[in-house]
Amino acid sequence: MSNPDRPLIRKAPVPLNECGAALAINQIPDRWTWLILREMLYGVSRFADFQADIGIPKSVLSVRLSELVNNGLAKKKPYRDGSARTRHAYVLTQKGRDLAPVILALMKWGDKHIKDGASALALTDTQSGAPVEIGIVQTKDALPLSRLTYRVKDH
Amino acid sequence: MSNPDRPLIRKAPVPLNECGAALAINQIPDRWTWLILREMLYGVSRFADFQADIGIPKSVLSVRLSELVNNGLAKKKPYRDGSARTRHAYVLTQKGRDLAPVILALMKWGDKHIKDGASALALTDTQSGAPVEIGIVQTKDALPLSRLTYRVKDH
DNA sequence: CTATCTGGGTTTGACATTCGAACTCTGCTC
DNA sequence: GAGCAGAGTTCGAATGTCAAACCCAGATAG
Repeated sequence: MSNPDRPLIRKAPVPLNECGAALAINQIPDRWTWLILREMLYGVSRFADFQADIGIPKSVLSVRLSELVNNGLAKKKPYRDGSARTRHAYVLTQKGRDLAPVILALMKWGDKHIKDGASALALTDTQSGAPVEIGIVQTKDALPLSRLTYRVKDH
Repeated sequence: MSNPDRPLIRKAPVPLNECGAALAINQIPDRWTWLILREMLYGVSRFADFQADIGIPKSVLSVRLSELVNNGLAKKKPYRDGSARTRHAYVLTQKGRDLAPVILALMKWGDKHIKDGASALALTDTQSGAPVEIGIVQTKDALPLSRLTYRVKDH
């Protein structure tokens, strides 16, 4: 898959409806959905906060959030802020949280190819403090997601 | 990032224009672009083959391929098939090939959450033959992309 | 009890994009 | 030089996106 001198292939070896990647792509079809997931992984959860951070039109945000809930990536969770009335936050389900490696892989790629190597986050092993990254790994060496800690590098 | 009991956050700690993930998302803005990249990672490279595999309208495919070339993810490569006239294949650049981990992470997610654990590909270490996966890994344990081999599981 | 405010949407209508079908262009073969 | 095939381009209809205007419910002020 990473060989530059690939043989000529005329047809993907796995059709769309049997490919986990293609099926995944159907649940995150557009840019806004990706950006909302990025926000949610950081812990942002409120309608107005999504709007402020990513500049999405309200009408589109409303639809995208419903899709995320319908697809089981996020769920609505009531909250009340001080004495205000009850409102709803949108938080990731386990299914949604499991997308973290995808976002991390995107981040690694963007840091390398668009930001010229300047990463905005430092990732470490929660247990040992050792630096970690997303990558190809022998199955025996893989760490669970819960071992991941991130810290924002100060500018 | 994977902690379910996240504190309330009102604003992402990294703004869009400094976030590798957000910048990456801008270069792969829609579903078709993702599906084309999946094809290319498998080694599919011709206009008509993309069309046949993913069902994209020609007009959209034409634009998407130009975008991929403009963004440096793919390049046009002349070829001739038998005695036919010279045509162009679209093959990934190194920048494009480096998206393999993202697609693999999506595939892993889709296999787990949509296909109930049934993966269509077996991934192994090219050198040792040991099973590999995409995942969180201590930096010292990460394998280069070139160590990845995949085999399609027969149905 | 009425008026107002505010977060979280829904509606609206102009504008942009996507779709699929039809068309074009180019270089080969017959 | 007529026909053909792959790789696009062009065209209107359908769909989606945008920003602004509007709505709604419940808390609080008067």
